[in-house]
Amino acid sequence: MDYKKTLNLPQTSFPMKANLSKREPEILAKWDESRLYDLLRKRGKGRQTYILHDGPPYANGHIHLGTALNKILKDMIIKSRQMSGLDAIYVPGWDCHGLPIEHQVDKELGERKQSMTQVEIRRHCRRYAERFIDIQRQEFKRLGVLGEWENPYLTMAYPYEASIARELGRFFSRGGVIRSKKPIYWCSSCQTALAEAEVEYHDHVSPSIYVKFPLQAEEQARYPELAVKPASVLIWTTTPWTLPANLAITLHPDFAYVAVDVGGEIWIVAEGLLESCMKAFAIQDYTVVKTFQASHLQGLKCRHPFLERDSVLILGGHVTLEAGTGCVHTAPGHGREDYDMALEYGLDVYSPVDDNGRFTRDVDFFAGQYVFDANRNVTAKLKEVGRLILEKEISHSYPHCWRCKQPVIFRATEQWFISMDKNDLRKNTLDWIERVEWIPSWGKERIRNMIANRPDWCISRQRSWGVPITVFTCKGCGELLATPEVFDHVVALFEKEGADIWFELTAQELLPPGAACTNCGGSDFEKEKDILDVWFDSGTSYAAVLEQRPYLSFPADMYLEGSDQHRGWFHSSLLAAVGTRGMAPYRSVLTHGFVVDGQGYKMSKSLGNVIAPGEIIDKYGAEILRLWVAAEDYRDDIRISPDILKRLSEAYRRIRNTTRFLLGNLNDFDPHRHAVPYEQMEELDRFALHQLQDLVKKIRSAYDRFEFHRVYHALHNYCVVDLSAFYLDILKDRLYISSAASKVRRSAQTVLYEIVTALLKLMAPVLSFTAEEAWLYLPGSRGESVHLEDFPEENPALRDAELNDRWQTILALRSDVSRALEAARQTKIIGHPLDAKVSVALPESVQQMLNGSEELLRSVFIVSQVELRSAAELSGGVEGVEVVGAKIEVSVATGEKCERCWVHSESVGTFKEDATLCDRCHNILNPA
RNA sequence: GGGCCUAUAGCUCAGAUGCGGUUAGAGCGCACGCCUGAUAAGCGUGAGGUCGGAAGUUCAACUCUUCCUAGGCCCA
Repeated sequence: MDYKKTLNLPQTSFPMKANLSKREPEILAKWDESRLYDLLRKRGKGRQTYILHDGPPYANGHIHLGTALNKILKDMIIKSRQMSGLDAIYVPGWDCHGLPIEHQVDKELGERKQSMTQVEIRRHCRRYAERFIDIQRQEFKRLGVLGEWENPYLTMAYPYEASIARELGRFFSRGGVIRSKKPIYWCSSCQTALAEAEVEYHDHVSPSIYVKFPLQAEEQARYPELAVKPASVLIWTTTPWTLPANLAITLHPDFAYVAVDVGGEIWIVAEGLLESCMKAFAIQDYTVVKTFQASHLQGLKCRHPFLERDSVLILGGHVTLEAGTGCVHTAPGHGREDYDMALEYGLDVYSPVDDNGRFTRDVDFFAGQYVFDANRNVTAKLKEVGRLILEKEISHSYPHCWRCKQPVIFRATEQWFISMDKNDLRKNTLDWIERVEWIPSWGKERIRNMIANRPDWCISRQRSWGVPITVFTCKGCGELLATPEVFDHVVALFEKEGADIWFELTAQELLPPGAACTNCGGSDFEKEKDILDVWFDSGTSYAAVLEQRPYLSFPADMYLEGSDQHRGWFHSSLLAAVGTRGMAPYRSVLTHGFVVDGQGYKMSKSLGNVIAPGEIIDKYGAEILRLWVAAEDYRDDIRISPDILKRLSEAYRRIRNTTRFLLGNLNDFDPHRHAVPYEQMEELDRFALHQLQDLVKKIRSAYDRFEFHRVYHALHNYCVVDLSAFYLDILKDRLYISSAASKVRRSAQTVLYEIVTALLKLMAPVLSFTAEEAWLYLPGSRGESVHLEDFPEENPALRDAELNDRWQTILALRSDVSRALEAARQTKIIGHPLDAKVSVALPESVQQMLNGSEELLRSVFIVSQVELRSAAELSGGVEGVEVVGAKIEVSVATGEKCERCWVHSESVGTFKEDATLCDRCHNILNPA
């Protein structure tokens, strides 16, 4: 007879092979169809809300692993918060304006752009953004991220654009916006401002000149060593045309500077560059007459080499010893660092160059000259006045316009700034930083340093694709018109027509009727041409989204982005909210690191180590990507490699298979009819429930603290160690052999049902697809989606400390026994553990605890016979390691192997009708 | 160059309430073996770490300090 047919073997149609890349889309379709996100909102109704406000990705290009990571993290937080009893709302968003899109559109339009109006260009930009929003939306949804995808927020939506202008109005009305000059890249042939990204570097031949700035006589007199001869500070520059705008010379605060007597005069250079300079000048005879610390020179005044003006010595860390003299010519209107120095020292941002790249009228000698032509004239002038030491040419990398390929210049123009000091913005922001929870905590330090040191926020951009700075200037007197009434009027227009209206209508048409200049009463106005920095767009999302949608609220519970956003969205949002609302827009900020390759290097095309999310989804499924996000500790950089993915997919299989085994053994189980009450369960089953409480506690606390890698490890470890290698392995005997409806089997099934239900709920935020798939195979009644469930609660009634103690001992003994069995296997005494009889001698304390539990131990060790003996009765045996003092001897089990349960027993052969069965199996098959 | 951060077995992570104390742990992977009634599954045993490197503080440091190296983000 084939006794296998009399066993209760696991049975389930839940497939072992996940086939994720095929199955996931089906699950997604089901979620779409059932409108799962709406159901979640319905479920959350009346609960406390949890608002994770989405930082908008830029609507350009496909998603990459970084954006995937970010969205999956958000999804795991939202799902776990929802399942923890909150109403976790998620409104995704997109950042739509800005240069990169305009740049792409520029490329697509090519020459056609020249003949197009700003409004037409903007239309193209809008269409471009829409296209990628659709693409990215699909890609994000494919990851299993649930949210309000049909109604996301877009920074280019009309109401959003209106909101941006409204927020800007708030800054203006409080006097927080100021106008001042700042140098930008300028292409004089295109007559346009260029952004960093629009500048290309090519080799360019420039003059290279060394120039003397004579020290003022009275300053020189302070140093007797210098007083004897004319003394000069030497500078080196490759842009002679910027010399008319020179206002200072920058020295490095830590460098030593020397005064050298070169015969007729004394020159001052950095000590570290003295030799190379003298070599360049071909001067062999020179003597150092004095060495200065840079700080001693600070504040000294030089004469401009050819203008009636001073040039002051200042200190700046950007000075290097790579080339030149260590004394850096500083023209605040023509260089980034020069400008920073001007801010620090209160120098004028002087930039006497017009849109065509020509010197303005107030430049002596060179007025009207094109700056690149002026180079040689400036040099000639220097030679004429005897200030030129050396003139050469140099080929170096120099910024060029990406469009016309001409060299560009740095030129200061009028820009709008949000002042860090008006209304105590800096101070208030620093105060609010203290009141936000930063996860990890070092985020606070990072953003605090940035806010403490940042200059005023330049919100002007000379571009097309964005929201205009909606202010006017009186043509009559130049007075600014930026009153709340004017803003309100424009905001109302934006609500209806979008920001495009600004470019379609004239200033007069954009103004409320009767608008007049507050200064001269004039009514003729010019509208501002600059558009807003896109960081202002996204930075005010709390106003456009949290405050506008009735089901959301300000401030958000959390903002969650990569660590680069300390300078980006966290930063701009904080400044904007503190500046207009007097408080931070978020209660907590969570940051994650960046995706790097297996060696910790960043992903780059040149290194060839880039992995696209799509590749992983196709090969393994989005679920593995999600598991990856969970498994890695995101506070640090996040590594990914083929090896890591392979390892994760193996771990996934293990979790899936364990789930499958659980379901398979619940095949004939109906929780409502068959569940066994706790008090009537086998003690092993009660112990398993105790262990389950540990798991619930561990995982829930990990979710609470956003430590998903702990969730992953706990989940995996539980499946492998507690279930597969222990509980389930032991249970097989009881589940398979006992009669189907027996209490001992139902006891086990009751617990298996508890376990698998809890397991699926606990894994749902991470393994969203698999949990959902398996959920449908659960016996009994259940909700329509695992995501609509709440996490299991840790139940103290299912804990039993005493039982736990006892089983910790049994576990320890079991470990010693398997070591003994392994030894016996090596020496070919046994093969399968059921071939064995285990004789155990226990130390006194344990002996008492386990006395009479032979049958229990037999099942736990999965052997055929167990006998407890005194040490003296054992001839040989293995010493216990886990249970010190224990001794374990393995021998061949007595009796024959039962054909049905495979346990060796002396009762086999004693039954006529079941000659190959043991008494247990005989009784099961022949119930009384 | 500056700010912030990271560096524990091949991989992913633990190393008690942020201020040190017995032979540094887990899972995976690997090796070897068992099983063939979770089977493109399951079980067991075992080998793997001078805790990035070097100084220092201390009776005592993976845990504190400094420097260095490598890597990441931001800025210059």
